[in-house]
Amino acid sequence: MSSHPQLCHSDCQDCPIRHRAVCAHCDSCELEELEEIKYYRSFEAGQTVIWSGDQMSFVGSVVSGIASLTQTMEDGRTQMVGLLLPSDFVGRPGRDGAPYDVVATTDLVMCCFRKKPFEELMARTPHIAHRLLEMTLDELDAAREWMLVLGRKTAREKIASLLSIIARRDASLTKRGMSGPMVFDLPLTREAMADYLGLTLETVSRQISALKKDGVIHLEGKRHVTIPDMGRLMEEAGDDTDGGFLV
Amino acid sequence: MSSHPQLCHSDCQDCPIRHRAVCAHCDSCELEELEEIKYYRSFEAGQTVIWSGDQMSFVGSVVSGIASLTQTMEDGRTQMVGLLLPSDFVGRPGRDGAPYDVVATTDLVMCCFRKKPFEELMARTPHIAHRLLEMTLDELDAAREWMLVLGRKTAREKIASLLSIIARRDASLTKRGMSGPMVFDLPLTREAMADYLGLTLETVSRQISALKKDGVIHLEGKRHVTIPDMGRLMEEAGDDTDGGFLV
DNA sequence: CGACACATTGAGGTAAATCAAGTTGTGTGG
DNA sequence: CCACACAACTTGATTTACCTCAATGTGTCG
Repeated sequence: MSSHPQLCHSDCQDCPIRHRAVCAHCDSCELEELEEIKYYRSFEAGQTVIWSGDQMSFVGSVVSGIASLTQTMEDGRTQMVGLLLPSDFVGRPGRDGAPYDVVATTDLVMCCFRKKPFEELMARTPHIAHRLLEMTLDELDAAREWMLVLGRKTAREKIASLLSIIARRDASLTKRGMSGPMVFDLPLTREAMADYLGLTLETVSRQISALKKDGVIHLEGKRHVTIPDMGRLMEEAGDDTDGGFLV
Repeated sequence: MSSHPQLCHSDCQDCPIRHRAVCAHCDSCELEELEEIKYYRSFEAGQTVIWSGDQMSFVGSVVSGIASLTQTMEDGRTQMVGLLLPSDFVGRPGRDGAPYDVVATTDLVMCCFRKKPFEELMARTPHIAHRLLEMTLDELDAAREWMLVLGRKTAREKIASLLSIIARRDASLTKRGMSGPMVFDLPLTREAMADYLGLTLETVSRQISALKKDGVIHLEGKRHVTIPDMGRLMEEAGDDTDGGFLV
């Protein structure tokens, strides 16, 4: 609280998301061009980064922290439609309005580019355009996988699916493998999980308690999760235990 | 049934999806290159175009008819994750395996390209790559809008949402406007609608009957729909009646 | 005509929502 | 240091929207 996260990743070469973000395929020359137009922004947990319907003046990558994309109906029902983790891209080159709210779920640092210069750079830098297409296709896959979760899975399966996704993304970020027990902190409140899963927060709470009682997960406090057996969790999620890929 | 749909749209210039498909931004020179590697394929209603997990040897555009993307769990629960209408693109340049089944929902004609040559052409034709990114972003928006439908809407709202989407896409294809009553044929069985909406077919049937009883829609036979008041339908869908854009 | 795929309608059961207390934990101010 | 407020969470009782199971209806095609 005392000080903002430091805004001093001045050098792209050392950037923690260098090899996964939109700049992944850039050579050092292209990186220099990006370096010139980039700037960092921090957001505190709970802050709205972009309002649905607003003009988007910038695009950028999540460097650290988590952001969520949410849609809200007039009567207040809300659905989270995306979870943005470090290296994920925010914004839509070529589009003006933002189609959903972007909210900082935890404290957040983003590497931003003003939209116009970025679009121009993209137009003459196939490496960037290509990487962006790749990332967009990945997001589309993730969204469609989520449609199966929302449309057809039970509450228990939904929770197990969410835990397994978070566990896997966490493992791939921290580079601990997927063998042995997995340990991580839930970055979401029960309510945020409910918004992601199309449930109520009470149902989320009940199902987490049930998974805990059945030994599928362990909890210390409300957020610290241990998964003794990842295969078991994936069974609970209704996913193919076999063709399990590690992202 | 007697004869397959004709496979003779030999000239891209006259193609009905020329201005909306992946080739939309191409100049006549680029079009000629595409023309050389393209070929048409027809599928009968019910046929599977691509099996989930299979190698994809081609990509292509829907020329006429409707295809659907579906995901299936081991126990048979299925969720439709995309509805492909004329001009929509099938396939993922740069990826090998297909992530979901592609099924011809009606008789279907596709304009195909072998994957390799298309990828090579794309690499040196920014117009194509750019258009594909545009289209992928649109699909991502559609998928996310659908997540709200699946996660938070009631059965009645889901049906209304589906009808309103089909009505709008139909209007934009046939170029009839959105003023006055809208008339179209449902291209989906009750079961397919259920798979799209995360419902059972019985619930779909009941809600359609209810919307009919309440005068929101008219039905002739089981498939021919008239929507006397589009605004009313969109209210039923829980959508903003105001900021209504016409696709 | 009968067979078949598609659709409707009804009766009853159930998973999850809703409504309603509590509990836990953390930071604030007296 | 304790009392208090507050947000996050848990747990219980009740309701309800949707599912499941089952019977019946409608249209098309050989």
